[in-house]
Amino acid sequence: MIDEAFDTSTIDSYVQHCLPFSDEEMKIFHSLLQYKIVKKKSFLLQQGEVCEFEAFIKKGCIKTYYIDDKGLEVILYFAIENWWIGDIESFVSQASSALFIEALEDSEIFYINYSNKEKLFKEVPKFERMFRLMTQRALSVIQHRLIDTISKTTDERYLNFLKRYPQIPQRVAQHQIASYLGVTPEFLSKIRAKLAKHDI
Amino acid sequence: MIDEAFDTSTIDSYVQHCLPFSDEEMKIFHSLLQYKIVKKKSFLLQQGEVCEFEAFIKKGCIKTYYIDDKGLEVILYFAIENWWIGDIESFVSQASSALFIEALEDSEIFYINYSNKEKLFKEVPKFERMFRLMTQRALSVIQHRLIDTISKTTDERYLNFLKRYPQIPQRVAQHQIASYLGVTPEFLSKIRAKLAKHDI
DNA sequence: CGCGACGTTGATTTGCCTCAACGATTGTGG
DNA sequence: CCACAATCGTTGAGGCAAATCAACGTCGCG
Repeated sequence: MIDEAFDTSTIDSYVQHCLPFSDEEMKIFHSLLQYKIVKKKSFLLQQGEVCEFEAFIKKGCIKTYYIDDKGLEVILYFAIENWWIGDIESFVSQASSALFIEALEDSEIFYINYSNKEKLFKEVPKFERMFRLMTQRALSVIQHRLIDTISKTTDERYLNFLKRYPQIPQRVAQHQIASYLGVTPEFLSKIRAKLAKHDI
Repeated sequence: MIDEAFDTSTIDSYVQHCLPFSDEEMKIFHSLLQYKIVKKKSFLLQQGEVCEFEAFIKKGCIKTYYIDDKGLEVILYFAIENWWIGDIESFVSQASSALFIEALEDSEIFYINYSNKEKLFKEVPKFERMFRLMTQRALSVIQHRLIDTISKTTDERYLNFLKRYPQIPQRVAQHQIASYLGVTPEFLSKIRAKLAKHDI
């Protein structure tokens, strides 16, 4: 579905870095991919919808969040170039999602829908392996995150966040980072003031 | 590696429920599995070791935990019959683990090591799919857990835990559940007292 | 039997939230 | 392109959730 004109170099190098594929196999992959431009503040997914895609960010910045019992936005993930996004829970069960996925900048994505993903696995089984490896990596990352959330102080989590994702703070507002860390914007501000007093 | 004498019915029905396999395929699977009896309080994995297995619990109860900065045990998972355990992060990267995996009861497990898992994928690629599906499910579960940990009160998380895993509290000590919930044993005790006052 | 592990309860402290107010920055409609 | 509104980050006062520390009764086990 991808026109020859599209530049697939970012996703190609991502995929090839996971697992080597032949030109023929990549051609099949491309034929099952779709491309979309997503304007800032527009949604890839809204609560209640079924997540029909797994998307790779070619360009831009996108957040995944939910609305908690008090009506507050809680950010689960930021994603930028070369990250995959989607709600796997909704995607695999084809049930309605609890999440919102919204562009923070004008973005460009490649995405694959459920039936095309299955087609891909049927035609090139090696992709089953690639997605297994990707899912494993995602699981490792989120397990780490859970451990940090349970055991680390907010100070530590904030500093870890800065170290691990140095590009993000340059691109998203501070209160969004607070939301990601699970604290109020006021509290993050106070932490920053404290850290600044003691030299970053 | 599994002797004919071993009863593989539990793991067989787990696997078949994920994805249908032929007798021939199951035979290959069995040949790459190993079996072990794990005494209460003995370790399947200790911090600093490389996790060489993914294990299916045939019988028993096992906990996965880490030791936090203050030297306290924090339980990440309980696992009982028909659950898989291991430290994927360590397993896939073959790097040393931060986790302990320890039997809470005398247990019996089937396990597969790294090279046998690769052999399995090579001989029966369909297992690649099964493990992808398993990993996806694990990812969904832990994402849900992260959301709860961030957004729910301890009361709610405790009640959710009781509802979702009613067998666990009968088998593990209360302070271990407190550890799993990320609170002190004293605090969980106070929550229970409060809930009891207002009729469970 | 006696010791250690467990669960409970109370007093105090601390981390983080809530609410409120205030400049600074951003963005938008006229 | 300006003016005004909205959003954002900061700061302070007060409150609540959960940790810490300590003491005590109970139970299981060597």
